[in-house]
Amino acid sequence: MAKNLVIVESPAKAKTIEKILGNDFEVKSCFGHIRDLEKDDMGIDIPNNFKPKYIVPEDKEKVVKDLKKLAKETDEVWLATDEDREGEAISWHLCEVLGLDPVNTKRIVFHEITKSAIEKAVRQPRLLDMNMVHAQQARRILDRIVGFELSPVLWRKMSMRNSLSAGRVQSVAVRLIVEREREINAFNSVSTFKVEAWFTGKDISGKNISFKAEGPTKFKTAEDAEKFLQQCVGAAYTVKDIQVKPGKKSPAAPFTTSTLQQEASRKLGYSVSKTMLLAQKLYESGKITYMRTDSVNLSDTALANIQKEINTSFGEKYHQHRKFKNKNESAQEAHEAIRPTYMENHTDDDSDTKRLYDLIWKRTIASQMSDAELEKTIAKIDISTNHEELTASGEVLKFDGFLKVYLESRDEEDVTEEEEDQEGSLPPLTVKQALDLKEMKATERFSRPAPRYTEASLVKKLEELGIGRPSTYAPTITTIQKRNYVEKRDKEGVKREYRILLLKDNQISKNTDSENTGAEKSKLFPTDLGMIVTDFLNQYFDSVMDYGFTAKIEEEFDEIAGGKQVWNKMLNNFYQPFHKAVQDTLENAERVKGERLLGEDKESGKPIVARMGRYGPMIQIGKAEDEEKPRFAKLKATQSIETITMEEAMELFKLPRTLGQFEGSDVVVNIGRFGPYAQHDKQFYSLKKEMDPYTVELDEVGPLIAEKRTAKSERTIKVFEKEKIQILKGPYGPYIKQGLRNFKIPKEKIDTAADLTVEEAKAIIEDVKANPPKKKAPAKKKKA
DNA sequence: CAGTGAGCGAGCTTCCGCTTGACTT
Repeated sequence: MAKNLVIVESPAKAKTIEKILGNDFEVKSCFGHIRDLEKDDMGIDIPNNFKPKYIVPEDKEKVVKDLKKLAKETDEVWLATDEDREGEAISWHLCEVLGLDPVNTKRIVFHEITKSAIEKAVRQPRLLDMNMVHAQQARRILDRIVGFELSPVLWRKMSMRNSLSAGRVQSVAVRLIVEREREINAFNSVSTFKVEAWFTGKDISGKNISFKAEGPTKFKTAEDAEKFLQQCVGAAYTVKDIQVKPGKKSPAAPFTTSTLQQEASRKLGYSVSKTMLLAQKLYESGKITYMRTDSVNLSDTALANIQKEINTSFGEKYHQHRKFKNKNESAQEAHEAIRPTYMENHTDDDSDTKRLYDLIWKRTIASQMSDAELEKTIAKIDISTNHEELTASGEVLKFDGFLKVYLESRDEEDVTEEEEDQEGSLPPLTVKQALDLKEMKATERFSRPAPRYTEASLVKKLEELGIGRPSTYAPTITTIQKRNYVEKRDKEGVKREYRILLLKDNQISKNTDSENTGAEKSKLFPTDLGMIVTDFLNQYFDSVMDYGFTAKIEEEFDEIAGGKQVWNKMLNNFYQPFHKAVQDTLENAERVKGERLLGEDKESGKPIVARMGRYGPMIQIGKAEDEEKPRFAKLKATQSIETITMEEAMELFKLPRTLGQFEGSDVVVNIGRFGPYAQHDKQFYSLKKEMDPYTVELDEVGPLIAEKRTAKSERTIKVFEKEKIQILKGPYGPYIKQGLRNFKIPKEKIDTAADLTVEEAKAIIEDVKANPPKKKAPAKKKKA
């Protein structure tokens, strides 16, 4: 038995560190937090100065038991959890649970897993920082109070009230999406006219050249643009001036969790959860450093390896030592940046993780490479018939530097229109050179609203606001979608006409062309529920919904950590007004329906409203108290209470439609709980995505019925008619179905499932019934 | 599996931040 027990948070880390420390040390992991607030009664004794009631969650019991045993057997326990607020608290909980005295237990920290860093840490142990622990405790309790007092308010006050939730992080994330959506809906696009001219000529050596130049300004109206083109009729064009300016580009910092999620989204199209899943795999197989980090720091060992790699692969002039600083004040920097563990592994052989690994390798190596050097050329072109001038610009790469391996992509909203017209190189020109105008065009361009958030751009925004942590970005994005506040989907663009004025051969002609606009892919849209909940929370709990709330309380947590404020006093200052708002809201707020009056029914004169019903957004014609029952129709998935028009609403009442007869019985189309479907002979058939229930025709439904029939026969391996037992092929392999129940076939019989006899199948069913498979343990309710 | 829409109210839900597997009809 080793003399020393070192406890870290991550098991992968434990393995690595054990190798470094040698035989006297046994390194174990506690798998993150080992205690949490009890759920009953919020787990907080509020009148008793917010005294927390901690328990060991069921899934951590084994970990705690094992650590207790080891702690007893060893001479000395070293607490080596991460050096941040949460890590300090985990160490304190370990003391509490393992019966260690915080005043003489050794606490060590390191920010990188290297031999020198770990050996240095062991030489300089410190003690637990109780102020830091109290800061974490205040954070934990505040989040519990906000979540567990606000959520029940929603259950009482929303017309749709199944498993709604609110919290310091998630509710603000939804707010961002809701406000962006409204910004887009309220956006009024204005158009301007942009002038471009294409020239031809000859360079000094007599070679033919051609290039593009841009007009003096964007014209506000077609008339202004035409006037300008008119002035250019018959003009001569000469190069008036050429300016050459050097420029440079620098590489981006190495990856943090949030920047990795953003780049993987932009370059590879991964969702944030997919990125984290793949990164976790790479981490567990020892290929990259820890993937949940807010640090851009690289260890000295890593820097040396990167330099070596650059020198051998690209040459010394490509290397430039850089130290990146974190822009984010809320960063706690308990780890390194995300980088390959071994730079000499240029790629990964696993096809699943390869693309992400390549991205991390390139980003890491580029971060220590030289600037790219550019030469920007701007040529002014004189127009003989007026005082305006045209501008041609070009960019030439003189030295590629880091661009040899990697260039960071940008978000849609950060790219300006000028950058969109990508600059190529300009042919060599000379001052006073005469040019021939091939054609000049004034094209109508429309201003665009801010784009909707992607998962990754939302993470970026949250990080900027200091809301959430690397370990919670992905789960938060999942939560707000699971709660149906937000949905990720595509939006089809609409066709829009734009005008073009063309000057060619001294003639001006007018034309229109069309473009697709407003198309979006994998963007976050708020649902009606998300909007209604956000409006409600904004109205009654504006302080928690404020974008600066987290930043403000983080300052206070820092004061607690610095010993300048007492944790339970801070909590009390927050709690008094907050709790009062909760009570006022419960007493006074009306139940929220999100109702919007669309107009009157032409035939009956009854009011038509869009509102939230118990089962989702809908249109209602007439009132509940009318003699005649109101008519109802559910909104389509892409429609919203806020934007639906009267016309679109009336369209919804056209279902159900009877299309005609097939094999002697009616085919009826409707939209149900699981989307559009056709009903025929008591069977249901889901309509294909591209089939619109409002316009679909009979001859399109026939193939659907046939398809389902063959799919069913293909899925069937064997049928025992009399016993009502079927052997079917499912997504997880063959299984047995009797009546409505499914039964798992034991592993050893999976391969020969087709040969099962009715007796064998029966035996399996009896077996499963006798030993039902363990279900996911539902949260155990404790009885006093 | 393809309904519903009023009101009352059992009995349920819920937070954020640390960490990984177990397991799927």
